[in-house]
Amino acid sequence: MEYTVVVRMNEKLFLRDPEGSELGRRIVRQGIQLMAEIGFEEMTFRKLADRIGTKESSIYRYFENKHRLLVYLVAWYWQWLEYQVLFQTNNLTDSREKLERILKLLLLKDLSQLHVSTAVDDMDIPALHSIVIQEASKAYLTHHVTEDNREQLFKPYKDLCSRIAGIILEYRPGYPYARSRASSLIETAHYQAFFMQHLPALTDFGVESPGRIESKDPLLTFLRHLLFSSLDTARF
Amino acid sequence: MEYTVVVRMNEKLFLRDPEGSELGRRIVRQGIQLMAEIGFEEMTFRKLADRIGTKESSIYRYFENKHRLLVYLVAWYWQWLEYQVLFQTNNLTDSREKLERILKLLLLKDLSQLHVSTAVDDMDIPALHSIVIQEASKAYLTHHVTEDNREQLFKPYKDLCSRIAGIILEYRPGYPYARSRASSLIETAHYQAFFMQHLPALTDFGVESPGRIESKDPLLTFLRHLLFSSLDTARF
DNA sequence: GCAAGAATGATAGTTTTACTATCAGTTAAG
DNA sequence: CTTAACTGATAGTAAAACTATCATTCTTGC
Repeated sequence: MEYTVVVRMNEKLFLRDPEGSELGRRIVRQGIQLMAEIGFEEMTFRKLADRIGTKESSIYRYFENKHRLLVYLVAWYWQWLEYQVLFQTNNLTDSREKLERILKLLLLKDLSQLHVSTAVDDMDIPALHSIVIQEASKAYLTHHVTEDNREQLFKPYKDLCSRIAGIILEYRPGYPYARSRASSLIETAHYQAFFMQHLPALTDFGVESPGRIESKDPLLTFLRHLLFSSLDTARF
Repeated sequence: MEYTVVVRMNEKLFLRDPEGSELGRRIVRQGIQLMAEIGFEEMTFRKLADRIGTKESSIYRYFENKHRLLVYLVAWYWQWLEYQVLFQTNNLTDSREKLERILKLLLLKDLSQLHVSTAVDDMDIPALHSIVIQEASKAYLTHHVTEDNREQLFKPYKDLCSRIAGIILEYRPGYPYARSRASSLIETAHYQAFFMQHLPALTDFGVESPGRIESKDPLLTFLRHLLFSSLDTARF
């Protein structure tokens, strides 16, 4: 039985499929660790090679450059997330409940409930999530977005948005901003998480610490409020 | 009569005040043009120096590095924008109208109504705006946010958020997410503008072209909807 | 008007990144 | 067991990201 449906990646995302060899898998796995640790700009293929015990040139055989590795990692995450959304909402009839699940998934809550693919590919999902929060926008905020887009590099993100937009329309048929609502939901979830951690003055929530009693997960509450207030508002 | 109140910048943002010399001003003005043209990652101090007709080393006397120049430009923009918000909402009594003005300012609508500081400092505001859309998040999405934040580099952004949050609270006293609402409003305005231009599949609006009749400025309409639906929703 | 000090220009250098090329050795597949 | 694919090892280039030095020019205070 195969569970690797998730990881069928677009060929344009790499030079040689990293999932097709031991070295490739280590590049991806250790790449995630290293990028999560020191950040995108501080990371170099040399450092990654040293960490893995290989050479720069070997990494270049898999990925054209560091930016493409980033694009690959976030694309992987979006595909994984879309799969989780699909899996976790499939059995639900209530579309509000579906949206609730999506909110939790965006914040990576209830990891225990997640589908096996995490374990199967042994990708470090929480590390990937923190990369997505800190670095994902650098994947598209470039001068060459248009060409990258033409190569379908952002398809997984678009697919995820489409799926969420579909569920939004299920909840509120005729809502005229389903796609924008979906993309802004995703983005808001991520940079509010970033602000909460690093620039709390830009939010109304302190850093989450286990000891804090008050509202548990105020970010989730905020996102829920934002989403449903816009969807439950007067008809269009 | 001095109108330069806006441009009193934090000393930590530069090594030598660029507004204090002709060369400094050219570094900033031409820096804006170059960064808007080729993007942050493609820009180098060498290219900027060549364009200005000076030397790399001279630019380094003003800014520690390229990232600090970006932070400076973005900070300048936030300060300018906060001033515009202050100026344009000062005479208004209706707080809803204030928020409407803020929405337009975020999208740089009605440039004609803007206050003189634009002309006085002859900064290319539309170019700066496009830099803010494409590059601003790179100012804080780094591994050294915390140190940069400690040096108050993001104070202008925080101040702008605070001001908007204040107006939100004026409109809806007791709203518990004023700061997050303000920061997410700003961010949403910018990346939806980016998506609209470069990744339209992530939005519900096509690229704006003068010939298009339909809903004029759907992004403004969307932002207005998002903002007021959240503020006009049931009490907290 | 001139001397002291600040800013700039010109030149040159270092280290690191980003990438390419080559070839020998090792592994895997038919 | 042979051929093709992959990896390792070494080497190299071009450009980026700085730093240093010193002569020159430009101010500004006296």
